[in-house]
Amino acid sequence: MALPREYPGQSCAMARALEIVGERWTLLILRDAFFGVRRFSDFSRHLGVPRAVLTERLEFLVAEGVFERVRGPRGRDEYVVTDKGMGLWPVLRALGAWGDEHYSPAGPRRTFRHEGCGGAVAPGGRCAGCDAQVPVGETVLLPGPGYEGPVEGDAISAALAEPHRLLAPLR
Amino acid sequence: MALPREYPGQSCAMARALEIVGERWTLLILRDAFFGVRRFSDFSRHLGVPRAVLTERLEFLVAEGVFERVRGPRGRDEYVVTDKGMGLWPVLRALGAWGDEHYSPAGPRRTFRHEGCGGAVAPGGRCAGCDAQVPVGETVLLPGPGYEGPVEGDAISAALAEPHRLLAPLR
DNA sequence: ACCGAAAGTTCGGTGAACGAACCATGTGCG
DNA sequence: CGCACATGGTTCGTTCACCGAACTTTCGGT
Repeated sequence: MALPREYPGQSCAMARALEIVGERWTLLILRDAFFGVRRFSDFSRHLGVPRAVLTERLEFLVAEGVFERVRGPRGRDEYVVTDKGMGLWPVLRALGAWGDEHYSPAGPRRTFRHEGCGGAVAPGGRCAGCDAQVPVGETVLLPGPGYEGPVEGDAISAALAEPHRLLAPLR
Repeated sequence: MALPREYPGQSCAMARALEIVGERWTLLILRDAFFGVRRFSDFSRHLGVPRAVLTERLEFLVAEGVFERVRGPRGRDEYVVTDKGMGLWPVLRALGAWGDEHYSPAGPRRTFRHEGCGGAVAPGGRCAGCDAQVPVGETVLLPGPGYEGPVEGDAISAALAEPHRLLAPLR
């Protein structure tokens, strides 16, 4: 994904959305944020994205209101997903569902369940147990049958493998 | 590191999916295909994507089984969406829903209805009328309240404004 | 005051995207 | 047939975003 982030002449909501989140790395940064990553260095280490690119993407997403930059514990900046940003969760879920279906022969690497109710979250976002549309904040992430273990020496990768609620900060 | 379309070290279905459809232009090409565009020159004219890039993207998507290249009427090549490609429709619908919600103050530019039943298709993909999960092929596309008219002198743009079933070839 | 980690910034090199021009094949028409 | 035109590309020089490594700055802890 590359150049001017614009798609000139496309008066279309999908094109508009892609101008915001369609650049290389952006959706993976957002995925990590949903999974609980909040700090610059954690994004950097876990994704391997060049720091200059990460800086640019985070600033742009803050300017667009997808992230909010807040002062975390011990004076460290954190980037947290806003309500507007949470609206992108269905996009990532749909992408993941398609990727799992066609590129995960051993089954999904991660699964999502409805907190409390415990039902699996279907690709459409409904809970198989209580049939409700599951909000992002009530979604629990846990390893699926196709999970292959954390990346060697990557603390973030290990932390992500622990079952936890989406958006809950990693510890 | 190999091709820049890759996200090395990400053992994640979303990253895998983005390696296929995450490059610039790819999702817009796919959007046009869902809307009924099939020919090289139509993609080229409507999107304004450089022809060399379009060639590369179409070939890659054919190799990945997202598109199939078939011989159309009058000996013309056509690129049609495969079953595997149809699995990406929820991604585009989710992107469009987010874009409309945050960047279309006058309301959605396009709306989707369930053919036959006539109910509106909700962001999750269910029909508001009959509550069924609406398959791509039963979705009818029509202009919404925020539609601003076709692009001047663009026949494709005009054809897309006519209500029609997704995947049905234009004309 | 010192040390180290976090969070960027700077910078040269590389490769993808751009757009305009060019080419090859196929069809319609006199 | 011969010619025009459309389709579906390819080629090519330029530009610009991405990359990775090195460097700088800001902060908190001791």
